[in-house]
Amino acid sequence: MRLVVASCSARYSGRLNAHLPLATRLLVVKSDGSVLLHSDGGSYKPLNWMSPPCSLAVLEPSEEAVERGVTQVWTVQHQKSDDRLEIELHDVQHDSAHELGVDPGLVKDGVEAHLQELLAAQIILLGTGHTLVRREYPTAIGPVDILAKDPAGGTVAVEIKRRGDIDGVEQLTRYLELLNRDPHLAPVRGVFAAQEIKPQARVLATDRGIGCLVLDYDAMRGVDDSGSRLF
Amino acid sequence: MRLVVASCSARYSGRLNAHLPLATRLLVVKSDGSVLLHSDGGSYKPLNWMSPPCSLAVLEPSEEAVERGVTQVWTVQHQKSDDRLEIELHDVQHDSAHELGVDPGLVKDGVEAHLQELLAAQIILLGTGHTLVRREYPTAIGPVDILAKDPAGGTVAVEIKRRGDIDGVEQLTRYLELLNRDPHLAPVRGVFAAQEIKPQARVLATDRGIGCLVLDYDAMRGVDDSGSRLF
DNA sequence: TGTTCAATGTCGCAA
DNA sequence: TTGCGACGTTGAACA
Repeated sequence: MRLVVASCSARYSGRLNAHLPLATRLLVVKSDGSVLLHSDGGSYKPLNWMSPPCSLAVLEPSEEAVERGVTQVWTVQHQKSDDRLEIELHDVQHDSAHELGVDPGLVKDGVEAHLQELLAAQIILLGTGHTLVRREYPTAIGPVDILAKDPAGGTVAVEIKRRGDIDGVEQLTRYLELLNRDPHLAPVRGVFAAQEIKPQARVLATDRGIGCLVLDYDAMRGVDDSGSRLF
Repeated sequence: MRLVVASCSARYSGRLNAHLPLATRLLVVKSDGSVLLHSDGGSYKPLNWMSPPCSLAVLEPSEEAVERGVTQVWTVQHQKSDDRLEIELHDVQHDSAHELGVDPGLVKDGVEAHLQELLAAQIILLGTGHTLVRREYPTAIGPVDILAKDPAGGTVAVEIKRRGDIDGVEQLTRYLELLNRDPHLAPVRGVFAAQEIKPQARVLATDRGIGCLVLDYDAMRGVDDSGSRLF
């Protein structure tokens, strides 16, 4: 991610034509090439932007532009349409680059978080004699939703989804691979729990020795007798 | 405007509850107190944000939080609702402040004013022999966008919209009613001009004897020969 | 100031 | 891929 603070003007052409007069603004270049042009106010919507997939080219300004005080010309071209954003930079106050890495993304609390909470409270649903180790068990690649012990002392890793898709099985598989490297835990068995499990996901899970557990949200909520729930 | 790049986790509560796992992100604090929390990808929408009016408080982390590696706690509270954003900062890679000043704001081409200007200059678009009387012709209920004369000496009142909706036809109808009471002008014919005329609006206009004129903005701008246009 | 409606909407899910 | 609906929608025009 590159951050630039500079006085600039901009032109956008695409679904509409628009221009920005010269002023000092923040330019954000994300690692996917997308560009945001923010003023120091307003809401989260940039004054101008270009969504990925797009490519940024930094050009030398023309002689005429140099006379107007332009020091850099940015051309951001969308790859699938003729949307185009042209930015003329004048004085650059700040220019820095940063390595951010991938982002796990926003988690909206609600059903999935609630399912996890309910299953932790009713861990018996995994089978008689199961006990909870902890929720959100941390690993290097992210937290495992639930870690439990089966009656034989084996470890069980549970991945919870509202809709059980192949992606969820892949995610659980990665966790299992990692957890099974830990001699204190191995062997770790996997359980894929969801309100609804897609046939393809079930096939993949079964093929990998991962158990499938369909969660009945209403029934689980009915068992949960905590009348003091806020939500 | 303050720019911070840091590993952080966040929690939002308001219209919904959501949380962001720990990862490195960009935090933007605008001069109006609003906060954006961006990842290095995705579109222009932040992962989390707080819109103005709101206030940011930077607190010392609790002992428990310090043990988890938290170095700063940001609490952003909306002033008119109970929307709240809490951010726990861990490692801070970058922290800088910048003075940006006010922004003149985005100018969208193709607005009604520009269409009016162009149509006034190309009044021939109403039909051969038409001449401009004046723009913004004043009446008791507001100015008529364009008043013109047709070749037969009759008066033509033009209402211009970017998107021609029923409201625009109603507006023009009121003008026509008023203008037709003036013996110096009557009979006054109406023309509804827009970049795009909604079917319902066209039906209503036609039913009332009002002409419809679809304006081709690009073509009109192309005819306009002021080559000194910057944008 | 509140209400309605477009948006370079964006985003997520289902067919 | 395409279509549909919701959004912490945001933003502007109009009453």
